[in-house]
Amino acid sequence: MTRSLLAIEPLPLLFYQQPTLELAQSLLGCLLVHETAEGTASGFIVETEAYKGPFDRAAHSFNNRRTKRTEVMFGPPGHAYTHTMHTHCLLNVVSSDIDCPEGVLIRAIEPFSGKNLMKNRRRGMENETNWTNGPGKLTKALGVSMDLYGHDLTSPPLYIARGFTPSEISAGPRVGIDNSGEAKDYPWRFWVANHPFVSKFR
DNA sequence: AGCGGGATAGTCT
DNA sequence: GACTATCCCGCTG
Repeated sequence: MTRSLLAIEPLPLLFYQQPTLELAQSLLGCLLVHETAEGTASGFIVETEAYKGPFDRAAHSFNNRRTKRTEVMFGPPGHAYTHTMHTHCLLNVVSSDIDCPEGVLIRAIEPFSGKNLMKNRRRGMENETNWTNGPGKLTKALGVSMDLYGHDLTSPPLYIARGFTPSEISAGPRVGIDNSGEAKDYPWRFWVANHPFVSKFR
């Protein structure tokens, strides 16, 4: 059985042990899976943003600011950094080494399995692209919340598996970080070129 | 295009 | 304990 593409299983720690900007691109096309009592829902990652804490004014961990919230980013890579933004929960993947607080924000996914569940969680919204084309939307659709803070992404119930290989990757400035000095112009947002589920510019 | 929701963490006094 | 900023969304006009 060599058709590993068909096996949905967590990527190993090794996958997360690459520089943050490379990981942000490697994550594109991967399958994000969340298993809950209600059922399993998953989707392909199509948009990410890199946050390089020590040098990145836009990051919560800028200048190595270490608090209860940012603590998980100082640990090993491959863990979930969840935080709340107004009414929404946002999901980041911790990257880089221990004591190097960097991460990748998952900004959009393309629904793959458990679509009925996602639709219900999104209040029955009809337009499928509106279920997951934004960082706060996809966490709602997958049922991801703050209780997954610090979860190890190489194991259920929340994990990332191999998906498809994007034919082309686009890069550009990040979203929603206007007050971040020169950091707002860094092209650290990555997405699958011409993909309909990429989030909208605001 | 604007604005208000309603949740948390961080920073003050 | 209060005030304020935040890696946002959906509704109104």
